[in-house]
Amino acid sequence: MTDQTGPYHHGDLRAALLAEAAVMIAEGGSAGVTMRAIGQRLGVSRAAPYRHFADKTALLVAVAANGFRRLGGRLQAIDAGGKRSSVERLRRLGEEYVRFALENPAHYRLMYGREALTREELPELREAAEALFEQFVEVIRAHQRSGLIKRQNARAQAYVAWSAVHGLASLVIEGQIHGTDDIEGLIRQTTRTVLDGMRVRRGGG
Amino acid sequence: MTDQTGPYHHGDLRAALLAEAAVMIAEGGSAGVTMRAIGQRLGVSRAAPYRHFADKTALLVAVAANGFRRLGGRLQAIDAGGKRSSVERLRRLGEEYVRFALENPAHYRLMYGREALTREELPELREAAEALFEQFVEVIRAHQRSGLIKRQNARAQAYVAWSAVHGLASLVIEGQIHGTDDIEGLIRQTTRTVLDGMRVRRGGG
DNA sequence: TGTACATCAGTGAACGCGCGTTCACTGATGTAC
DNA sequence: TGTACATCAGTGAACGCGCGTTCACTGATGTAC
Repeated sequence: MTDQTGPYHHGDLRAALLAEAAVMIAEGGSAGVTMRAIGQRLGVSRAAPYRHFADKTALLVAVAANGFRRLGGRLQAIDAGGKRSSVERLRRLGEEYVRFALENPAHYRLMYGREALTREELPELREAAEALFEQFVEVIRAHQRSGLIKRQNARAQAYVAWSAVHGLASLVIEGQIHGTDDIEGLIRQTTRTVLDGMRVRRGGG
Repeated sequence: MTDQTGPYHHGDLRAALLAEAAVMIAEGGSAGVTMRAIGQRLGVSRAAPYRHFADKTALLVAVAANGFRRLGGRLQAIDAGGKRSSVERLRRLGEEYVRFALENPAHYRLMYGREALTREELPELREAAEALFEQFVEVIRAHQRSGLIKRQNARAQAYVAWSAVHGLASLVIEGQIHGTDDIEGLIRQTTRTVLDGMRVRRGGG
């Protein structure tokens, strides 16, 4: 009884490769992942990873997909209770999003940057990103139904909100924020400013 | 009478290298710039570029610095007339910032990303970025003096505004915005939302 | 004006390096009968 | 329960590639006298 996840010679090299790639990304960015090094770090030959991933892109895609899954799970957990106001949900969504990015900076860049993964269309990743964005849109729609913001193009409003949190995360990750160590305060101020901006009379489109 | 900018054997190889590097960046991103190719494209040997730049990093730093200079000039040109309201100046500043980024996507990523330029501290680039950010802060301060927004930490407010425009630019550049071709509308909606958000009662800190 | 010299931009070949990937193989495990 | 076979994870050596960079050089230009 052997399926592709059960332990075999190594134990579970596929899972170990994914975990080790994530570690290497955290250490040295996506560029720090090499097919040669990852095998050696796991006490396995250079060629062994090719038993589980067709090439380096396939490995990185799997790692990035894992990232989308983890982030998606975290954002969904916010709504677990289910009795929060829509503005509260939206605020927490944005803040949690930034926190995930700052806790996993290189992983986040792998997910949304074009550095390591450009060549093909990579529909798998595009769909994962799109699914995650839909969570944003859904919460925006709920917020519209609450009557606190204009009922206009929800996607556009979601893009505006996403821009703010993605931008903040990126600037911090790229080391562009100086002169303050109150990043948490900046996160809250950013989400609050955008939420306030969506609610006023000229709030959109 | 020969100074470092005057034509010599090639004419002005230094300037030609900077221009060609910018073209190559536009074509294939920072990774598309190789010291071997750039010389050959200019009809010059592979080693010739090393007469003008100590190494590849030095060349890319110079290219990025040029980018900061161009962007800074464009943003400063907005204030040329000098009789605009502070909110109008701020709005135009943000919109022009995004437009520059979208017109020069790979160049913009070289300036603010950590892909091509990580290793050293690169104080030259850090100072250029800082100087540009100060333009943001100054306009925010003027806006505060107009009494339309709270007089609080101008740097923090500038970071919030910058996050929004940087985030929008990044998302568009990385191909994350789907389902709309009205990017210009998105730019306006983003700047308006943030400006509105800064002005209301709970607008910050 | 003419000649010897200094300067330095550009040459051409080569270096060493790390990389992704391939390939014939070995050997452990699972399975059919 | 025992044996022959199939499967496939992992091995070890090697491939070809493009890269940044170096180095002794050539030759065009500028300068001193």
